[in-house]
Amino acid sequence: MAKIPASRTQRVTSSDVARFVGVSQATVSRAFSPDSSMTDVTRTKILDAARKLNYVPNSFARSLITGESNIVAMLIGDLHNPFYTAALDEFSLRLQAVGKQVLVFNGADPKGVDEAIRRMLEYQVDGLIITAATISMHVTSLCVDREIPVVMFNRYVPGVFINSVCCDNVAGGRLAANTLFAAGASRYAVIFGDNSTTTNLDRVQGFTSFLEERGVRNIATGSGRYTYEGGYSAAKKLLKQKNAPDALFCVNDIMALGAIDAARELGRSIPGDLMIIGFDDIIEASRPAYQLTTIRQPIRQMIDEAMTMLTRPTTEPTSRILQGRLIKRTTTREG
Amino acid sequence: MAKIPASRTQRVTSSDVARFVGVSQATVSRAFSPDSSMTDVTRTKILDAARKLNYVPNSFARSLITGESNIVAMLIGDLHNPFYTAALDEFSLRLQAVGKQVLVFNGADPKGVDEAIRRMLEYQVDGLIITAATISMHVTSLCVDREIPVVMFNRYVPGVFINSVCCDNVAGGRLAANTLFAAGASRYAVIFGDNSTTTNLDRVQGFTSFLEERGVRNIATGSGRYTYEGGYSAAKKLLKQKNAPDALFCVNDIMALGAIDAARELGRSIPGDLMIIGFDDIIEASRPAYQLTTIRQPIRQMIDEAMTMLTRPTTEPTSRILQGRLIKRTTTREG
DNA sequence: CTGAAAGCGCTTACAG
DNA sequence: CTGAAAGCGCTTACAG
Repeated sequence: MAKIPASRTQRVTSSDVARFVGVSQATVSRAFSPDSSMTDVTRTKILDAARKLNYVPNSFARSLITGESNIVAMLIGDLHNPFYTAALDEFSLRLQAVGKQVLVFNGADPKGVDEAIRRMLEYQVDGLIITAATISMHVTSLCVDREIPVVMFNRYVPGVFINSVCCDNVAGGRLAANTLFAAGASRYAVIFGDNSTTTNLDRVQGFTSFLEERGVRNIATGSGRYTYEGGYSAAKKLLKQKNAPDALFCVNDIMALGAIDAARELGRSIPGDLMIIGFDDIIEASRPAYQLTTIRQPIRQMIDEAMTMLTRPTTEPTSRILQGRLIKRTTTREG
Repeated sequence: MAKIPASRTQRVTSSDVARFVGVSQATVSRAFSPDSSMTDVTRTKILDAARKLNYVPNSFARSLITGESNIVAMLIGDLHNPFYTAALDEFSLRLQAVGKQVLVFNGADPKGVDEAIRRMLEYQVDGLIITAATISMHVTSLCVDREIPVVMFNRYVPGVFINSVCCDNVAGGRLAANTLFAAGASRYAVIFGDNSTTTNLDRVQGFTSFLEERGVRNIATGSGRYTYEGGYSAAKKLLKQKNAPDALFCVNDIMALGAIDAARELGRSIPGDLMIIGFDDIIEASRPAYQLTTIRQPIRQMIDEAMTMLTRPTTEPTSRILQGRLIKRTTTREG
């Protein structure tokens, strides 16, 4: 027999309410389901009693039957990057509007992504948003078997058959290159994040291919690990070399902010001595302290797309690629 | 009879695994519980089969019996304030380390706090972290009845009998005032966040009482709504008046960053023309672009305290107040 | 409109 | 160590 745990002695159930009102447990259950028909009188009586007894339906018992948990998992790689916290803000608001909540999985956990996904599955999540790292074939099949919609947000994994919504990173990289090139830059550098993600690779590839097509060679690179601090120290290193770059592309904005601060500390004038361009258009990029020129990701639209992937009846996985656009501010010159 | 929803046709259960291996369903269940004793051979056979069949235990079914959901709810007021996203990062990491996940409730939801808490209760959360707004007596009693630990993080509600962990905001406000006073400021201003929270009120009260005790009158005030933009425009307004302040206390750092940018746009030199001091010590405050002098909240310790309140057996609600400390950077002068 | 009953997928005494 | 069985708190056909 199941032991009633000491810590839950006071749990009040639908049967308690039923007894109190003098109806069946099933009727109490119906009172909490807006579309089942019942006398207004009965419903009111039940709802009043529920309030009086502090009754709240147990959503897990419901999930067991309906198969819906109203929980969407979100695996977040870096909660210190405003791009992702902005996404979390927007996702949680929209999901709450339709009665769902987001369960956070912190990608910084050493136990890793696959373990996280296994845990998500235990929670019977209705959907899964992945903004971190990559995902293995095996784990994908776990989700597909259960027909749980998974969407990769701001990344995709080549060869893995799964929903994804991204900005056109190659085109964005080219746009960044074009902006710098048109302004007459001559010594280029790029600070990348993490060479294992397609997002990073595509942006860098777009950037360098545009320049190489125009005869530019020797593009310097530095690793910024997708963080402010990483961008800061990569920029310092790059700028202290002889023949320091006069044009710098940072694969995301948070690294670009670090690079700006590094350049200023070194006494470089921006955009005079050095132009800097980022990617994302996080809110901080637009603030007076930075005024960063950047490639804006259409985050609102990206989330729209992700939401429909999350909620539509299971169909073939699709991959949406949206166009970013150049936001000119003061860290680049005119062409 | 319960309908098996079309969207979950593939769900594999412990009975499926049991049939596959040739043991009882109970044995499969035990195989997933590390402390129940069983033959290594059997356990291995079951775990292998589970992997092969893509079986993952249903945590809701478990919760129904154990009364533990391994979910902790966190109500977050402002995901754009790095102080709270840093807290989320830290909480989620520590909770994951003990097998729990955080379920986010976005306080920006127009449906309000009480509705959010009702939803949390439906999810049978094991605990509840509140970093937003206030909480009503009624809702408190809902939690107390269920013996669910609630902790108010960085706030408290007077007269509500509930756990809370805060920085000593009055002392912090006094420390801020002292820093400015000792440096010889003469015209003071404070930008507050939201006058309905004790956190805000206490900081302002500490600040003004320190100064009033020293004969300072006419402290100017402006409302910054706890945001960068609010701090920015409040500072603009304050600084454009005749007899503009030469010392500004912002009740949190994010508003102070806005104030710094506003002052710079107006051509004020910091700390020469204007000293600025914040509260929190968010990571951005330490960056070269700002170098904000601030009162650091001992966030690590605060989270330690919150974690023990969340996990200990139900005891009397306690209230912990930790001391902040002054972090001198370049937005204030020496005394 | 409402009740009695089955069943969602587990855990856990109780026997053996 | 393992199985049979009860039961966690609900939802939902099925009758009436």
